Amino acid sequence: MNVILKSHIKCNQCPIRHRAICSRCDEDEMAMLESMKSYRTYASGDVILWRGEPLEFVASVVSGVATLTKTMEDGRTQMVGLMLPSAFIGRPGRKVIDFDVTATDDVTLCCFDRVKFEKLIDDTPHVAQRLMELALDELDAARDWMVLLGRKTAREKIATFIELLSRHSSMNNDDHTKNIDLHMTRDQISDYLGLTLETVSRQFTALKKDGIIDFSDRRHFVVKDLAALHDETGDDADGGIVA
Amino acid sequence: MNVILKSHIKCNQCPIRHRAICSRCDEDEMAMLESMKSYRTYASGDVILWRGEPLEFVASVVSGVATLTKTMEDGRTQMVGLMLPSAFIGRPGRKVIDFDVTATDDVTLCCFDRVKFEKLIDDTPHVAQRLMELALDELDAARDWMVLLGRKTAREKIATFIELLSRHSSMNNDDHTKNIDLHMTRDQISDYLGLTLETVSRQFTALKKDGIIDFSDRRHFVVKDLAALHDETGDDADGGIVA
DNA sequence: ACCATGCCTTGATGTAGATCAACTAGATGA
DNA sequence: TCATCTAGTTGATCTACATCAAGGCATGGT
Repeated sequence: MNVILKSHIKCNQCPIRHRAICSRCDEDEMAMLESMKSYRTYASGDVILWRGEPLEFVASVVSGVATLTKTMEDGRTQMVGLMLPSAFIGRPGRKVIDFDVTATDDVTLCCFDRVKFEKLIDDTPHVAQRLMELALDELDAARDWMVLLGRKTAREKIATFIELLSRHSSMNNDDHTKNIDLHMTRDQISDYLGLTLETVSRQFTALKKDGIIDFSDRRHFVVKDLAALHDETGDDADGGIVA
Repeated sequence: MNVILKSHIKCNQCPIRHRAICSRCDEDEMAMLESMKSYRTYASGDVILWRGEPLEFVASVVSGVATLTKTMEDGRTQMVGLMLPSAFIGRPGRKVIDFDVTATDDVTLCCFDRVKFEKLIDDTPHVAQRLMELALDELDAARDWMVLLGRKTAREKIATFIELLSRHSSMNNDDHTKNIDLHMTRDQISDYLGLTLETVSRQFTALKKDGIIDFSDRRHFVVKDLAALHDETGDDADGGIVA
């Protein structure tokens, strides 16, 4: 269910104004972006972009969650990125991507024509700089995820994932005790963490039994003991994953 | 054994001239870089940069192999990057790095003062563009590695690693049948692949028994059947890892 | 009200790779 | 020449997680 809309939301009311590709832009640059942008929305489960397909547009995630997934020839899959609001999809000079992009939620994207956007970059150093920052942030996140995939136990993986959602959730809303949306099925989570869905389910149950989290329903949980959760991640006090 | 040398090699004779950070530069830009650069050399095993240490310089790998390694608080380690010749260490705007950089070989770096280099980037779009490309290449490599770490079997991991070395080796020298240098100990390889050193050893032995590779000594091997090797990687015919 | 259907949980069993341990082959050096 | 050390191999055993299998519980359509 892919819907394309001309821009309604004004940039200065945009929820990702200060974190997205446009965060460093001045008034003139914002006007330029505003005139170029359009919104697309996708329903949960829609494929936003197929691997290998030529890219028509690049986009920022405004709301919802999208995933980047790689598939091996025999069907094994591994998620290689989680695109939360303000993440940027598409890169200068890359006409195709090597993974599928899927909406796990209802997703709204702020889109720019790829070719026009690439021209814009050359004249807009603030955008080019921010694009570099976002790419480096993704590289950092990918490297932290390599540690998770290569060395962490199932319990540590789940704890890390929950902490990640918890941290991102409190970025928008300071209340740590509120219900957090999982956004994904057990199957999708297992793809992200390099596990099976059964193991994900068992580890959720275990963390609940240990009083670290609590589920209000299958898709929403509360962190009851943030410190204990962190102890289970295997990360040290300060460093570790920054998403 | 860290030695700093003023530049001897002329850029136009440099082995990584056409792949490194300078690959898009014109004559004037090259002259600028030439005047700024200096070489540093490290012996096998030396730590080039410690995690968290402020970066004095950024650098291209000219020869040898360096690794990026993350360590968990209880000592588990995971390699998150393999820096082959032409790879770039350090990023604009990042004063520290979150992993150790180690020489696995004797390594020569072409270094630039970090602060001066960051100023240079603003006036030298060819360098900024190339830096972006290299960062995106690393991101692609990191994502392929996530699939390897999360979903591949031990045999597939080893086959992928050997194919990676083989491909990189033939980039410089077309002869597929020549001896390829492993550059690393079994222990370091296990760190890269998310395995133990025993498993690495067993898989090497198994691939040798199956006639796919052959060892001339413990650190040098020949690929006897490139197609069979590829079949063992789990990657499809065209796509897969590009390093 | 009923039956699909999709998502999740829980249990029983299997296995790839980790762990523990012993041994071999070069390399270094007195 | 013999002792020591490091890197690698190989074997025996263990275990975390995968795999296989059986229900449970919502939601939606007819």
